[in-house]
Amino acid sequence: MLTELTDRQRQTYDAIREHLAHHGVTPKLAELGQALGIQSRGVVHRHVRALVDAGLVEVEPGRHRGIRLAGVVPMPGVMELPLLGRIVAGQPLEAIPDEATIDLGQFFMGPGRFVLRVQGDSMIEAGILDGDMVVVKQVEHAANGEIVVALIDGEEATLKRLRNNRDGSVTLQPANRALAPMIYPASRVQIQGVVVAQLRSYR
Amino acid sequence: MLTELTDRQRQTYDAIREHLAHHGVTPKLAELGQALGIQSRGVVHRHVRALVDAGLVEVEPGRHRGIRLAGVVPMPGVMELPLLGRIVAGQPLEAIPDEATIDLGQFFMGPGRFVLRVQGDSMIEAGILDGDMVVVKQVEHAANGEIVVALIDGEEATLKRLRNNRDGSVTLQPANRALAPMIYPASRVQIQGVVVAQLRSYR
DNA sequence: AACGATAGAGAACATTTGGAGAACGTGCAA
DNA sequence: TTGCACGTTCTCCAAATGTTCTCTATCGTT
Repeated sequence: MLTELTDRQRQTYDAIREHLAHHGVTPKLAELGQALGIQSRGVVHRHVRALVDAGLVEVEPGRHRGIRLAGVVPMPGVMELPLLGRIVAGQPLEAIPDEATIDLGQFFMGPGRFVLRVQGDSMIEAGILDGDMVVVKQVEHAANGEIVVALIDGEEATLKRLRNNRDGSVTLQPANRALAPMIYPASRVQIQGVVVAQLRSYR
Repeated sequence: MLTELTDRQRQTYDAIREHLAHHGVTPKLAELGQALGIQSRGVVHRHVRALVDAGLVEVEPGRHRGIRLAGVVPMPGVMELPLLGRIVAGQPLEAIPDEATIDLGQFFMGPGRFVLRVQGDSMIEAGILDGDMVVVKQVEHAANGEIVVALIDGEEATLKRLRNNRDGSVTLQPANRALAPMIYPASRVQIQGVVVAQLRSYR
């Protein structure tokens, strides 16, 4: 899939992801052009269109900043592991007959998702440790209690639990008793995405 | 097959594969020439054509970077998600340029592995919560400090951190201050596997 | 010495790829 | 609401690239 892209199209794809990593939002065409050294928005648009055709990116037509990362659609059946059962403290393994395998593809993959490596202990009581990966789905609004990636003042990105207060302010609450919740006016907080999954590898 | 090639053709074939391994894409003729010490694109093209006749390589005519390795099915990252960066509390997102995607396959898949759904809070301080999945690799012996699935008296299966004591006994230590460690003679404890990964789905 | 096989340089050409910029309509913020 | 910014489409152009040629050189064999 990546192999049928031209050099410039591949660079465009990388630049979109890099911009998303740095600024928290996908770039506009002029910004993409600046990153790539291209003056013409038309040229950038042609490259983005090629990425859409390749299925790597989605675009909301006409919208400003309308580029979205597309998830690679997994082939069903390829990423399955046997699901043996439920382990209970003090109980033998319990077989689960109806749910014989778990499809990791359905577990994690989807459009507009990306992975972040977590650094720090601010969510440790929610079971998200230093070094864990979180799968984030790009959304602009999240519900109370969801764990979100939030951009504060367009600069600082944090991973916190979200609470929308009645007075219009927003509380970003760490899952760590040593850290205090942060309260901001809604205008200063921009939701970048919600955590849909978490994964950890033991070496 | 390879025996019918001349020295230079064999070197060309190796250079193509090396470029693919190193850069992720097949080389253009000029790049191939540089790797081989050849000035003329025409000469490189002749060598590539010989590889096509030998069935080792395929070419999309006219396309830039049109060389494809024959027999290599381009199944690029069926299970890959973009790995955007590292998120730090209070810091902007930090890009990870060299590690652009995470392959969930390599993360989880492997021989002798299966998945268990965890019930209970006995490992909560190790970031393994009630309802999480753990990927377990079947082994019979584990090292100190590893999280293992252990069978006690052939009946009760538990998920605990392992410690082999000097007197031959085995300590199964929960990651939960409310629960006490359990000490058994080694004869009563059978290791079924070690936890190699953990994953959790929100919603 | 003659010959064929292998290999390289470079010219010439067609096509692909990439870019600039104008023009237009619309989303979006002041 | 209005003005601007932005996405979109278009034409024209230049450079890069693949492709095909011819000419030359080296080496081993007959």
